[in-house]
Amino acid sequence: MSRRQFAAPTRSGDDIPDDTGCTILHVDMDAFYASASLIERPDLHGRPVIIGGGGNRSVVLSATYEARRFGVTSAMPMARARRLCPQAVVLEPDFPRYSQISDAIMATFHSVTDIVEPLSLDEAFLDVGGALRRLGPPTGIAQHLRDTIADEQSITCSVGVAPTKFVAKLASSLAKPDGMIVVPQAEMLGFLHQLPVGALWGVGDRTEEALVRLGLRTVADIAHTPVETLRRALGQASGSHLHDLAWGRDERTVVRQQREKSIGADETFAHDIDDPVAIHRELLRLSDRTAARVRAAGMMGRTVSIKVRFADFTTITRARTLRDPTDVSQEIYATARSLFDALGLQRARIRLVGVRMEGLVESEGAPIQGLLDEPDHGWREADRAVDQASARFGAGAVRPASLVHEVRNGGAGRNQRAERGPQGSRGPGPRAGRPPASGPA
DNA sequence: TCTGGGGTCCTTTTGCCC
DNA sequence: TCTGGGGCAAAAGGACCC
Repeated sequence: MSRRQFAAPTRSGDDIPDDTGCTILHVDMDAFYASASLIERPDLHGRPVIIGGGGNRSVVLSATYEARRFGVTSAMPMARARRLCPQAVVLEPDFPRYSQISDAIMATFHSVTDIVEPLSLDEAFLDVGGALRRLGPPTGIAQHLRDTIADEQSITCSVGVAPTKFVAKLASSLAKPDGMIVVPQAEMLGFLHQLPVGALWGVGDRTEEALVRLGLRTVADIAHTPVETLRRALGQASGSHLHDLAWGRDERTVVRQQREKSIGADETFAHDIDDPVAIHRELLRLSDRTAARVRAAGMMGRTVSIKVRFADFTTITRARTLRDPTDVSQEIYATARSLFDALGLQRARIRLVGVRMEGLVESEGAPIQGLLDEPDHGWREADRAVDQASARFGAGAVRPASLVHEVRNGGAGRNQRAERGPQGSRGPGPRAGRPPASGPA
């Protein structure tokens, strides 16, 4: 194995890091989507590869380190990435595959400790405090995880080992790729204070600008600034939080997976559109998709919110809280559409629309209210039939009539992403068991 | 250069009730 | 009857993360 170990800092005089009290691990896969895609394409190893959608408005999801050497970074527009690295091979993302690999990696984490907090498909915090007697010191556990994941998944990862979540996360990012950094308690401040402010978790472009305006460029600068000054510049919560982090104070514990607080879907059009009928159709599709995911999670939501992004990238949101929580596609769509219509837009050019359910509660025990226009065999039963058909024939096997019409006619200029994949791949069928007129009338 | 899609959290504003 | 203020929840916007 060529994986780097114990990259920094170490106890003086030997190569064994002092990991006393470093019970928090942050494990982060290296270029996860790209690495996962290359498992099926070993011929591309060592070459610049970019994972991203084919649409004219897509961005880079992930890139191999060979591509990153040309300046390609994630979230960069694909058009720019292709210009920077024209020889790169571009692959479409394969989310079901990434999910599978992620499940296997999370299972490896759980073989070490049951206190695992996933942050996304490819990274997690682990609290190994309870596993020390059984498995040895934290660095040994971290190395075991790195070896196991490399052997079983052929993907390398980087690990930060520290007394707090925040420092563990910083350490793993500095260890990339394929490395491990241990930050003992005694060396934490020295480690932190040399870093630029942008390294702090929660400091993005805007906050960094605000800090630089105050003349603060390093974490040490923040640490030595009165907390009141930070609060005035960044707000109460952010100011105090950053000051604490700069002194290594981070009381947050590793918490097991939590339930989502919101579920939603949005979509950027391939070209800006101003046709209200096309926008209603998109709201119907997104409401349908969101509702199906809410039901699949065994949840119901009380607040429906929509997002509209205009051609100039300004974005607005509108929300309405219902009397009772719902998971009914039709009710979510009706609310989303009424929120949109209330904007009173006069053919404004729109780039993106989204639908989101908030205020989620477990559907078990949630009050279920009949809808005003509910027929004998209601929307709820119809949704259940749609879910069953989707489970059997694939998502999108059953869809509202207005969307069937749209598929036959080749769509309304949406980004490519939604035109492919499981949706629509089995051909549009009639919406079985669905009450009539579910589309935008 | 021209900006995805999935989320979370924080701040400010607004409206309602007492 | 009108007004003001506190408390609260919802709405809206924005920053941030992967």
